[in-house]
Parts: sequence; C-alpha cells; structure tokens
Amino acid sequence: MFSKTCEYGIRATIFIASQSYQDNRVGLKDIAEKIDSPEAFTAKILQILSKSNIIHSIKGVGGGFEIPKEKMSQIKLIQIVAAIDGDRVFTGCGLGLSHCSETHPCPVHDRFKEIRNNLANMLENTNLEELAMGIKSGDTFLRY
Amino acid sequence: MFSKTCEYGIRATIFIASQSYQDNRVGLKDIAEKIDSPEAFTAKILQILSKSNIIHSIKGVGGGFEIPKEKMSQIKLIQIVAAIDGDRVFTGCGLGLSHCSETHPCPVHDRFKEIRNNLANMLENTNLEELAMGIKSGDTFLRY
DNA sequence: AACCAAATATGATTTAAATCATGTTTTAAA
DNA sequence: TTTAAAACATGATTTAAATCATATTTGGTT
Repeated sequence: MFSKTCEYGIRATIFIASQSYQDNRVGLKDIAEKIDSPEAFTAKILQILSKSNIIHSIKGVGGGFEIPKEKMSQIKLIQIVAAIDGDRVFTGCGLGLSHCSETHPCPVHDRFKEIRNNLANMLENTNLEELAMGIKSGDTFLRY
Repeated sequence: MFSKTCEYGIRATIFIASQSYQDNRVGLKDIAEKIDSPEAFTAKILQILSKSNIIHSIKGVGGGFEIPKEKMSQIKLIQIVAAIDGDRVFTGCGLGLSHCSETHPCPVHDRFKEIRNNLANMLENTNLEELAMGIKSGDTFLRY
C-alpha cells in the first residue's frame, strides 16, 4: 500500500507526537529504536518530514524533533503520506495504466475508485493526536 | 497496491478472457502487445496463472492461452491476486509491523482493516466475465 | 573561543522487484 | 519423421527502493 519510507515516516511521526504530548523532545537514535527502523534511513525520512513542516527539528546539543501540542490535532495522516509517497496512492491506476481516467478507464476503474476514496477519507479524517493517544495509553504499538 | 507482476497478470487474464469469449485462443506475443507489457516477463506470469489453473495453456503449433467460457463467471479477481501476490494485500500491516494483530495492533489497525475488507470484498465479488465484457464492448481498456 | 552533541547533506552500497536472454519441450502440420 | 511454432524453464541483468556510510553544519555549554 505505502512505501516502507512512508511506513517508517508515519511511525516516526506518531512516536514524536506521543513524546511531544508530554513535552519530551526526542532524538534520531531514540526514534529509530522505538519504531524499530534503520537509523540512517530514518534520518532521511525525518528530513523530509521536517521540510514538509510536519515535524519541527532543533539542531545542536539538546536538539531533536518535536511537534507542537496544539498542531497535533490539525495534522492528518494524509499530509504525511502525501509528503512522502505523493498522490500515487490516490490517483494511480489499480492495473498500472499510465493514462487511466474517467474517459479512458481500466476494467476496474470504478471499483478501485471507491476503495481509494475510502482510503483517502480515512487518511483525511485521522489526526496525529488520536494516534498518539493509543501509543501513550499502551493500546497500540509502533514496533513488532 | 499490487505488484506490477500482479497488474500485468490481471490485465493478461482479462484480455485472454475477452478473446476466449469469442472462441479465440491467443498467444504470448499477442497478449503482451495488447496489454502493453514486456513479453518475456509476461511469459513468466502466464506460467504462474497456468499452474494456478486460472488460465489454460496449449503447447505446440496453434497453441496459446484460453479460458473456458463456462469458467469465466466463476473466476474472481481475488484468485488472480492471491496466486501472484499472496495474501500480503489482505493481511499485511498498514505500517509495516511484522506482528500486527488484534492483540498487538498498530495505531491504524482498525482503520486499515476496514479498507482492506472493502478491497477483499470487491475482489471476491468481481468476476472475469464482467471485466471481459467491458473490453469487448470498448468501454474499458487494457493499455495506456 | 573551543568543543561536543545533535541535525543535515550527499553519495555509495545492497537488496528485491522487474526485465531480459537463451535454451528445452511439446505438438500440429507438411 | 522432420520442421516450425508455440509454451515452459532457468538463469542473468537491470532498475529502483531501501539501506549504509561519511562528512558538514548548527547551536548550546564550558
């Protein structure tokens, strides 16, 4: 569904949010460990997220990553996915046609449109705060 | 969503069905051309489909691939996907956790379950015959 | 000002998926 | 019974995604 880059990106963002929620700034090493991801690869992903203004980074000693508490409920899953994977998931043809469209549809065009709309709605309506809550309460997990 | 292998596989199967519908056996070259796929790669995929009993192959001069008309409405999209991509699409975690489950869920577990169920239902309820019809009537396309 | 811990930037390597190439087997027809 | 057209089988190569490695910049601390 999503690229691994995107999967790690979502997990990292949720972890950062769950920590920021209790005013805890976190560093790369900690993030990579807590979401079980390769450190150097994760660093790159965090930079994308940082440039996309989804997370905030602070350089230097005592630096790290954080997300302002008041922004959490505004950040939707779709922003993370869009920043990393682009709109591939939402617009790409289910059968890989490069010019699949309403006027030139593949055989599963309409059926897929519905699935993709479901997905898009879900991503648009899910915010970081709710996801971070599950981690904080121990109901959901970011590794294994 | 699906691997390219699977996308080509679905397209090839639909094309074969649309031709078998009018008692037309088709060969590799023709298939690859009509669905715009690399020939040698397509050959491998057709072998998977053949071994999975989704398509029928005939060797030798005048041979090719076909699907018995009476089977078409019985073959569902999900069989093709399962034969090529396995159950990855239906069971895999949305965030890439290897042991995501009801008792150890990722933060989007329930939300994704719904999407995946939608997808599975669609694939289970879509048969080859209906898809082949769209091609035959010129309403849908298998290339570009 | 010097130092160190952090993020940032960039490029190299590895891995898996996709693609290509080549030889083997089967079968109808001449 | 030879030939040719087809599928089948297997391995090599290419490509893109994922991962690793290394050097640079930044900013607080001493």
